[in-house]
Amino acid sequence: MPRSQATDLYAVRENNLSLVLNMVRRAGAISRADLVRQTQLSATTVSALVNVLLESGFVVETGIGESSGGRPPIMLAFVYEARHVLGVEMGATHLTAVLMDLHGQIIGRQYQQFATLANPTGSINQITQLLQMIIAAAAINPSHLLGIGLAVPSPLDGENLDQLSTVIMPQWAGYDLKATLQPLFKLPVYLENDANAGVIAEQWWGRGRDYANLAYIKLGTGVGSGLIVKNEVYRGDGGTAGEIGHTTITSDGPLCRCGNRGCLESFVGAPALIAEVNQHRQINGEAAVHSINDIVAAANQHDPICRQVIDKAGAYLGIAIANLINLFNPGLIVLGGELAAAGNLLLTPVHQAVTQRAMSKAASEATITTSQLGANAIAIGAGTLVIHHAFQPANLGLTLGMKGR
Amino acid sequence: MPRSQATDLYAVRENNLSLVLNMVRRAGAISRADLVRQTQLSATTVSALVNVLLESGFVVETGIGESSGGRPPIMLAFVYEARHVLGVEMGATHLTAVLMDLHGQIIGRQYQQFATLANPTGSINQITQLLQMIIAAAAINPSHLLGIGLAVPSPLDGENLDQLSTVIMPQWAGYDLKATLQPLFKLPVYLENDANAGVIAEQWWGRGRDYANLAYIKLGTGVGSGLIVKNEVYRGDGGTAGEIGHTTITSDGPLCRCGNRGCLESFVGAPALIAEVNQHRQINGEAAVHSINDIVAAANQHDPICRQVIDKAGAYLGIAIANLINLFNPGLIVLGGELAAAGNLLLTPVHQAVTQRAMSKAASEATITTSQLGANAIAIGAGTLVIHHAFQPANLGLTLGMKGR
DNA sequence: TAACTTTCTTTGGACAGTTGACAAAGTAAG
DNA sequence: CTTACTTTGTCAACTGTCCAAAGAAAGTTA
Repeated sequence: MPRSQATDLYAVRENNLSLVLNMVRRAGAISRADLVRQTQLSATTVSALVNVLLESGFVVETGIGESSGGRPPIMLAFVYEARHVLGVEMGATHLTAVLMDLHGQIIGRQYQQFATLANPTGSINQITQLLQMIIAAAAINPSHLLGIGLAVPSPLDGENLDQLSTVIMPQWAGYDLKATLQPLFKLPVYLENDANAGVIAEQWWGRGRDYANLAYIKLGTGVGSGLIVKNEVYRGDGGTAGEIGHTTITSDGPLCRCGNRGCLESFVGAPALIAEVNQHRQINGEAAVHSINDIVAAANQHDPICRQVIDKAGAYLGIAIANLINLFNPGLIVLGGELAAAGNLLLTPVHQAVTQRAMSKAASEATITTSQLGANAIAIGAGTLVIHHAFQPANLGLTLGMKGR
Repeated sequence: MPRSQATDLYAVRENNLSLVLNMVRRAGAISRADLVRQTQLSATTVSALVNVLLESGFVVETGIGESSGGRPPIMLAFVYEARHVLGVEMGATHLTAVLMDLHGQIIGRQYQQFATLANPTGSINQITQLLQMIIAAAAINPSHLLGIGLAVPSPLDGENLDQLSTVIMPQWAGYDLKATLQPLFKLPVYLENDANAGVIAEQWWGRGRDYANLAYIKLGTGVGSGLIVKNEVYRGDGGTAGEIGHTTITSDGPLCRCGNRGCLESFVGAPALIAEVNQHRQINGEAAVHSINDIVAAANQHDPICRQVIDKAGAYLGIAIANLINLFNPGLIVLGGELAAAGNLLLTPVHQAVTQRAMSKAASEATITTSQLGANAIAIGAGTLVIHHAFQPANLGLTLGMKGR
């Protein structure tokens, strides 16, 4: 059932300009002739569009390339330092803010422990402070900041999916994070769920570059996932898609905080794993662990209890992933969050469960891996959100500093 | 990560023409002035595009509408009989072929019991025969046939997802259904998985008209689902998305034919339900049931065993649907297949399980219902596939019979 | 009857990408 | 070195898009 939008000539220009710009950005260095071949546009049009980009400063000519039997091409390069973006991960108990260039390189970073859930005003102030410190510390032109991306530990709600969920974060009812920060910095502010920020980071800078459909599973206190479908974040009708943490693994399992029984989160959420390890440790008279990091570290030191707990978690996780594969058939699944640091200790039982439980074709074609982006992954994803929006056709005029219509 | 396509001026025209045509089609009757308001195009452009459509015969002026305080509008109507399409449901044990107009109205129908899985050549011949009979019987202009849609009981495979899966239908290896029928009828042929055809039918002609994200669950011998994401069928990376039948409901349940344990299909697939009813009936010395239809009929006659079996199936189905809602957060879920005829006997336990198990916001926002399209739903969906393609911007020139560029 | 509103068409123009000719700058071969 | 060829990139003329403005058509309202 088609439901498209009207197109005019400005839209054509925007679309083709975006196409060329993103091709240069992805390639890093490329000639006009190659752009002609890859875009299917005429040489004239490519030349004209490239001239616009050269004037904007996002693209430069870097010299002469290698001849392929005729006149050698003039190489064009994307200027990844032409603009910068800010990304913030608002966790339940911490804030991470990063300043990035257009290549996802971190130029500045601030970290702060902070109990965000119960303190909206304080959180907003803290975020503001962290961002101001980063900007002050970095030697960049403030007018070259494209915007602020915010990853939050809540599904998005509201008419435009740009509000925090008052169900998950009741104390934030009445606070509008986006509308508050926007005037303070005079920059566009984009909100996104943390797992969605994770999947964006993976598709832009991680292993997801070549996948149109992928999932990111964030293993933390809660267990959530971000889905990219046909190269776009998929939020579902109400903004809560990807709630893999509360899918049923076994219909009569333990009671979950959501009221259901046998949820994935009640098996592999951080509290469950920590409690399980400590139960054994108490019996053995050993010191308790306090975080997933402790468990992973101990497992790496061959602690048998921790290894066993991780192994079991992987088996349960594998069931949920098998369901995800059957339903969603993604090309790639990336595991993130603290537990992902366990690497193969986690991946091995996951693979085993998936092979056993998912439809063989979909399972054998899906790659499952742990994230390589480290602790800043979510903040990086938040910043990437800004880049994504800035380079959308409709926003390109603003980003490049072109005069309005 | 943007990955769009180059746009030229023909594409602009195609897009806007498609926009206007589909708006007229959906509205049934509408004035140029209303098209201007809804499309955001200029009055000039709308007039020009409407003239093209009038010439093509897909749209006619039907008279004068009601004035809203000024000159009364000239009403435009879509001509749903301008073209026709053929749709075929190839089931495991039967073939249904329909001839439809552009309103989804069935003009002709043929049904034939046929064991398709083991007999590719025979199936193709049978399909050919049924279609030829329908065409011969109907008083339509053969040159006004837009194409043939085929729904098959298999995920799609191959480079372009236009082949049957050799895993599910091994005896069809080496047969190319699409390439065989295309030259016979000299018409475009489109292949689709049966559950996907079901979800297309629901979005076009059923309760899904106003939903961008919806799921259709086909309850038959197997259990599969079709997903529409952002108004397009979603097939996943390998063409197997929507395999809800083999999601794990309970990690240590009965063995399924797929080798896994506790699959939804092993609880609510037709063989399981029939066996369960008959087990009770044998004890009671009653006659055995042979189909889901038998069970539903008995349940409607207040047979306690059949009611109990349906009730239990609904509870299991509800668990899978809760998982689907948590992951995909669709606005609508339609239950189809023979078992859907049980109506509220099935829906009540499904709703109960979903309320208990899915995240409350997503669950309360999702509508779950049974299909109203009847036994021809899948064949109708197959035919609709042709309409969908014919009205895509890129194919509009051909459909309207316009001269090439 | 005159003024107003709404619908639809006509006219002229701005601007998109394209085609084809051509300039620029190399390679390949005698 | 010279000539022929290839590849890269630009320029001018052109086709075809949508749009804004003006106006014609056909009603309502007072």
